[in-house]
Amino acid sequence: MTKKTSLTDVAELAGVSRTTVSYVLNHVTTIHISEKTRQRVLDAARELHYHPNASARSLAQQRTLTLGLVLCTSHNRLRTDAFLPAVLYGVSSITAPAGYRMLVQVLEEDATSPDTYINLVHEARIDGIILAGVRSDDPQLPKLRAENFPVVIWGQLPGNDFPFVDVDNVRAAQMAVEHLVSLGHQRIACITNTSLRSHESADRLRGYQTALRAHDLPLDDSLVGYGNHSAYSGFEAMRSLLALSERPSAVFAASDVMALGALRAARDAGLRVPHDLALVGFDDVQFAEYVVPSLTTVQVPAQAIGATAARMVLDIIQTGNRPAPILLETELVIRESCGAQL
Amino acid sequence: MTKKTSLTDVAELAGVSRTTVSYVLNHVTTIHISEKTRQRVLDAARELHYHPNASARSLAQQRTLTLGLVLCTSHNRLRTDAFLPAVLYGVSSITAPAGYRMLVQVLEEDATSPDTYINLVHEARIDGIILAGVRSDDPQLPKLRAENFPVVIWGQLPGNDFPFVDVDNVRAAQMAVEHLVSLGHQRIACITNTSLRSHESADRLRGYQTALRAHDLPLDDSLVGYGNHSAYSGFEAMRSLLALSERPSAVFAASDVMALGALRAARDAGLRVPHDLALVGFDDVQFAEYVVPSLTTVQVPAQAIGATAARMVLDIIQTGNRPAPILLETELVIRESCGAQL
DNA sequence: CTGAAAGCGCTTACAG
DNA sequence: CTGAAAGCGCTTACAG
Repeated sequence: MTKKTSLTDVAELAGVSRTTVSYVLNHVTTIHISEKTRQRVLDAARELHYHPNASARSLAQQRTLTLGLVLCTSHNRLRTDAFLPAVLYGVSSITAPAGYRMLVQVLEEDATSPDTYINLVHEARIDGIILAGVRSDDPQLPKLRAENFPVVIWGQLPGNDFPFVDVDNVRAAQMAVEHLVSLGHQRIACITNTSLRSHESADRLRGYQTALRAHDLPLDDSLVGYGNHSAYSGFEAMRSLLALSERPSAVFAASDVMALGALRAARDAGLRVPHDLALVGFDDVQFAEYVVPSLTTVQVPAQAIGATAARMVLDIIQTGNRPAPILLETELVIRESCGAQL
Repeated sequence: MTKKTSLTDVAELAGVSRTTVSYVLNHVTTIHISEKTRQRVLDAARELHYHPNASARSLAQQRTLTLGLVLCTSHNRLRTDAFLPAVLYGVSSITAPAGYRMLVQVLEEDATSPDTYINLVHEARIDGIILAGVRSDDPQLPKLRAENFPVVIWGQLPGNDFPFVDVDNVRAAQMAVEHLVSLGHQRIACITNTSLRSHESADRLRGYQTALRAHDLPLDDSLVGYGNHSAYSGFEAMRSLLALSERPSAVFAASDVMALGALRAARDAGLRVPHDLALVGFDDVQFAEYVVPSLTTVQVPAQAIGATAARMVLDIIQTGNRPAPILLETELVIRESCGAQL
């Protein structure tokens, strides 16, 4: 690799001091520089294809113009996470125009490695961080708080006061289940996750229970199946539910991916959805609209989650204020699998 | 934020010079340091929670321990890219243990912004780069080559000699189509992409044509539909194919996502897959196994693509040698949609 | 085996 | 309006 050109080279070519070059290239407005000098500097920089060294700049300015995006997840989940790309895009759509780079770190759920995200902070690699799927008992969290580092969490963490962005999982799940109730179902099952990941799964389960209670329907533990986010786990959970002596007439799955597996299981059991069994999912990932029958599901604004989280960290970085948490709206998308269109 | 502790603080507490601290913490082996001194330094570092500043280190060492992952894609495609998370995981699974960070940059296909990936290089933010989906006429490519910067491309780019990792799209598509031929189909359609993105789409189309030719089947332009990676485009393409006076008896879709849309269109037209129409996809994304009928498809090793690309760049960085291109194996996964199991 | 010193490439008060 | 100089926090020949 050829030697990079530096500020000094530009200064020499333009016949000015390095200070002046720095001022010109950084558009410093507190100081007036003659138009002629300015042009000389710009021309020299262009001629030499000058690009300031990011490390040197970060060191001097004490900021990196880089944001960390930390994904706490199991690799099995990550590999098939239909939700992630949209979130990634959302983050990127905000950071890029703002001049920030995005450092992505994958953190396996069971990782015991000491080299986790807190090092990004301690090594001053990033100016702010977005945490997805952290558990509330993560030992690094208190440190972040103690250092008053700009952080936004995707998901809700009871017991601490970090700014977060999320959807109201309880309420969304409740509405999905109430939709099934409104269609006349009395025996409604739920397939949710056992994941320790944030409180998403627990909240969706709670929403399900709240809906039943609100309509004086009995809560029956045997009607709750547990999965692990995979389609296969949805498949298995559905099989168990269908094996019950008194099987449910409707099922609320806490993710579309599990609903997909559940759909398969219903078909394999010879049941027609929605005629013999109603099904509602959660997330509204792409395939939900196209599978047969198309999935009635709760639409979660993935891109907006990413964009909002990014906006919030940038806000903290720039103003120093902690923004209020944001709950984004969800919407129940009625399609074929619930039977409302029959 | 409290002031970070620096090398100097550690040196003072341990009662040694900064040089010694640096040697100890970097495990420099060319120089022997007394065990006693070593311990004093390590203790001091631990006591002060010392973490070396990444920018300072990068500046001094002239390397960042960071890899760039550049995704050239349309945002519509990115948002629903079921393939990406596995690739991301693949990259991360190699870089993380090697001590490298991953900087992800999304590059919209139609972006005219000057601030594209070449700046990552010029600003010395990264030590190597993985490019996904670059077009061979990308104007930044020659610069990368001229600067002899470590780069690996995911996908093949005729007309330049960068190291790359890919699958043999022509061959894989050919085998998929030959499978349909072997089932007795004579009138086989193809749904592919118009994307300018690398040569993936063109290659899959070529594989389709090669298969037909190899079996003396006529090539019929009206049997080729073009999509844009979205499920909806697959849906539309299939509708057009079904509207032909002489409709195909089998369809090869160049991606599972488009196959999903195609499946829907077939159902809406009252056709049963595979009884009335055989269908084969490409990619083997998660839902392929669960939709009804499950998709016969070409399995592409997404995680291995990411991991291999990462290994290749690290190799270039560490040895300076340009590795040979790597073509990963694909496999035709026979499921229900092709009718082989009837 | 250890330390003083130069250097990495920038920014930014401060003096003029 | 411009420049000499200190500083950001490391690494690394070099001298002892």
